[in-house]
Amino acid sequence: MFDPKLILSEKKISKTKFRTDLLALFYNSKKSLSVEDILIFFNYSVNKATVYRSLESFESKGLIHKVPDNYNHKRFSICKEINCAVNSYDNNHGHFICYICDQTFCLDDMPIPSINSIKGYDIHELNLTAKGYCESCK
Amino acid sequence: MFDPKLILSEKKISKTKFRTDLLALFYNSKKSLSVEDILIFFNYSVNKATVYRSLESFESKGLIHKVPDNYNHKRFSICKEINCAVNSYDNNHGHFICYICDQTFCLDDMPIPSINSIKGYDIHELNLTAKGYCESCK
DNA sequence: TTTATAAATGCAATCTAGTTGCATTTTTTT
DNA sequence: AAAAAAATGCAACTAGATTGCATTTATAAA
Repeated sequence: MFDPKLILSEKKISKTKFRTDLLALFYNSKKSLSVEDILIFFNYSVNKATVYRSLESFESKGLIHKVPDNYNHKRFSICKEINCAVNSYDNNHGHFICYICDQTFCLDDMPIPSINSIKGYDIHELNLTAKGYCESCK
Repeated sequence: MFDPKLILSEKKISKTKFRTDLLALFYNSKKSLSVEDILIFFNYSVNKATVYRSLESFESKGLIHKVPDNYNHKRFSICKEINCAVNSYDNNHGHFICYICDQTFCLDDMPIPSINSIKGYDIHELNLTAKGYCESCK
């Protein structure tokens, strides 16, 4: 199992109640989380600035990674790998966005083609986003 | 060659001076365009609300399509195909974003894998975004 | 061409996601 | 236990994007 406090320690992030609970929420969620999702989960008992700063901290330490979103809003998922690439939009795996519920899911085993260059562009990252109907919505 | 006025007629979009010029700008641009790009091109002689509404109109008629953007801002490219999928984020081809100049380019011939479903997800669209260094910046 | 109908525009107000400064509180380090 | 560092709450602010409405321009009908 995972231990949020241990992980925060390893990443040198202060173990406040909120950050511990937030990391646990990410670990227990099968879906990605938006700032609004998080505020709702905590019943707006935490300030949105705190949420943004916590997410920024988690992301910069490789605990979570940004995922694409239908509304161009910030949205994150827990990193399954040891370390997510810092500041990369998504991380070596595909993402799936549902037409109906707008949730973003990580496709950890989505095959990403390996292409180094095309038409003179020097490719360093390759991200794949699928859209359609998720299991609950189809 | 292309005729902006003819295309606007076919799509039943009013042929105002601005919309005609805007469509021509899209056809002549190798890069995608943000609202700011457009305002700068027209020297801020057009209102931003007009720009947003024109883009919305062009997009809904399949003339342009949204492309991914490093800053999560609205950004569009001309559709090379007859019709873009209405309201789809991007359209059956890959996109390339440059680390340096932040421009988004369409990769019309980027091979997109054909996958219909994975892990129970019903996939209807598959979009690919590459990042790295473009020809001018590398 | 003239009229009437519909669509596009400009402007200002508004919305909202996200950011920042600062005082206070909490956590970590010594 | 004290000092230093990091996190939090609050309010103000920023900027991209949207909306209402009066006016102008374009399209369709007579």
